[in-house]
Amino acid sequence: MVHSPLDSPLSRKLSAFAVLSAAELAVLADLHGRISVVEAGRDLVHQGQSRHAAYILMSGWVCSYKIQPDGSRQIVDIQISGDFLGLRSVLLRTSDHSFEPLTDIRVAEVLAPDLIDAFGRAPRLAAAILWAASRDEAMVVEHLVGIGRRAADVRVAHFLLELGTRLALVGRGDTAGYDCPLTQYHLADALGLSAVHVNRILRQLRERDLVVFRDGRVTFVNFAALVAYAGFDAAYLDQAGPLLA
Amino acid sequence: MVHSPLDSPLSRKLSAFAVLSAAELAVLADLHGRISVVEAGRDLVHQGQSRHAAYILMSGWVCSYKIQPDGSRQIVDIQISGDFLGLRSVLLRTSDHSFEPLTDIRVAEVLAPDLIDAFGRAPRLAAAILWAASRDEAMVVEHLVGIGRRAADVRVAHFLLELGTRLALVGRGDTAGYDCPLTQYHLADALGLSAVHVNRILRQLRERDLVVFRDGRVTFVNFAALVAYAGFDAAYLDQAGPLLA
DNA sequence: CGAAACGTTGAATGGTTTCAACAAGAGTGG
DNA sequence: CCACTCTTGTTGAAACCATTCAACGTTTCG
Repeated sequence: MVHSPLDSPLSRKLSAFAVLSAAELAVLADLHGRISVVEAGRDLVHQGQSRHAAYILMSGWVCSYKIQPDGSRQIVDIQISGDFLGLRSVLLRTSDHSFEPLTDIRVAEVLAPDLIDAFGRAPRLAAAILWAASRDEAMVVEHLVGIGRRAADVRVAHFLLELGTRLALVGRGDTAGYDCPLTQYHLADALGLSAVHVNRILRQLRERDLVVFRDGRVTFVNFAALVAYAGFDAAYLDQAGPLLA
Repeated sequence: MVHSPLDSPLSRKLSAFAVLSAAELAVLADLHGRISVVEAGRDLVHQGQSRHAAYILMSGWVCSYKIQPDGSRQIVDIQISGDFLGLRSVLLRTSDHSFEPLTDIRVAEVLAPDLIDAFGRAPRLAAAILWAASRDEAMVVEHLVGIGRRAADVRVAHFLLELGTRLALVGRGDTAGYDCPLTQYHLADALGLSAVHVNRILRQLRERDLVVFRDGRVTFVNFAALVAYAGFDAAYLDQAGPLLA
């Protein structure tokens, strides 16, 4: 899928918050710097690296993670088309985490000075970007709650539902299921569990006819029952129509 | 402690990022709306509430949390003087969490339209506020990593060190310790543990002559050893001097 | 064909929770 | 003033969830 700068996945996402004018869309297009293609597995940014541009993810899947001193890994978030990468660390002095492309990806670089400049030229665009950042943070918070207070089975179910809902928003999935390049190891690192235990829980969910996670595909066998099982409420994804006229 | 709008805890914090001009400080001062006083225990904002101003915390301690369907609670973050409350949810349609003052507090209301307006009038102030939001999110991420991948004892030690470091930045603590209104139940809800287990871990840390958590006071018995024990690296708090001249 | 990545399952271990009981201090009302 | 309650802290024992270790199957790929 190829997009003109005026119809990038990001501009479509921001339109869910505010209807942007042609001028604002132009500022947004200017923000898209050099385009890079990175293949799956090659790290995009390393923890502790000092130079940090942010990126806009044009296509593909990425996960952002932190490595612990003992070598264990915690995946903080999963990004899909139209999401920002590293927006948080543009203004901080240390990029506090790493990015791993889960598939081959295309990203547009965003330079910090350009971003600050764009804020001056298009304040409503700034608000829209802050909205997107807020939504991302709400997802991290929900993730935190999940790891802190949800039982492992509910946690896995909730995670698969959240991903599905996000993908549905960009036309990449529905209540039947979605294609998903994650491995059980990724799930484990994202959910604070061991890969072995994730495997057992997936079997449970499969045997209860709720979801099947297999061969790069998540299949919702009984969507409604899974939503009930996980206590999933998508409100925090804030996906209603535009808030600003 | 009483502050003029031009020397609020927040403006001091933002100065750590960018030296703000008199005009920018004036815009920031205008942002401080009606001041409220709330006593400890009375919830400030309830989960799911639709109207959401943000607040600037002028004095006191607050925790933000989410309640699960099963009644368990996850504390997402602790706020101290100069921190924003609910900045994230200003732009989202549902306030996704609640705030509980841990002490009597004073807050200044911030209205969403005023915030967007201020972005237009002072882009560098906008960048500074986004920096503060980024730093807050970095703390949530670190918190997520802690719950997902740190052993319970290291998690507790890390949390007490992070709080100490944040307080030291605003002159409320040092390597000897700090006053802390949290109960062991708060620690449990913040760290994804049971209160009973928190109690046992605090005993361990006390018996190893690392920290003492008692009577509203955290005392670092051996600060350096505790930092090593917790693997604590304050880089993510991004507390060096101003980045923007 | 061999290696590497991913998935699967069983058994033993251990970290955490839950349940239960009790102690100490603060605040309340009779 | 003194019982009474509520909150917070403390400790032990049993139960449970999740991890670790270990082994093996499958597929992909060079």
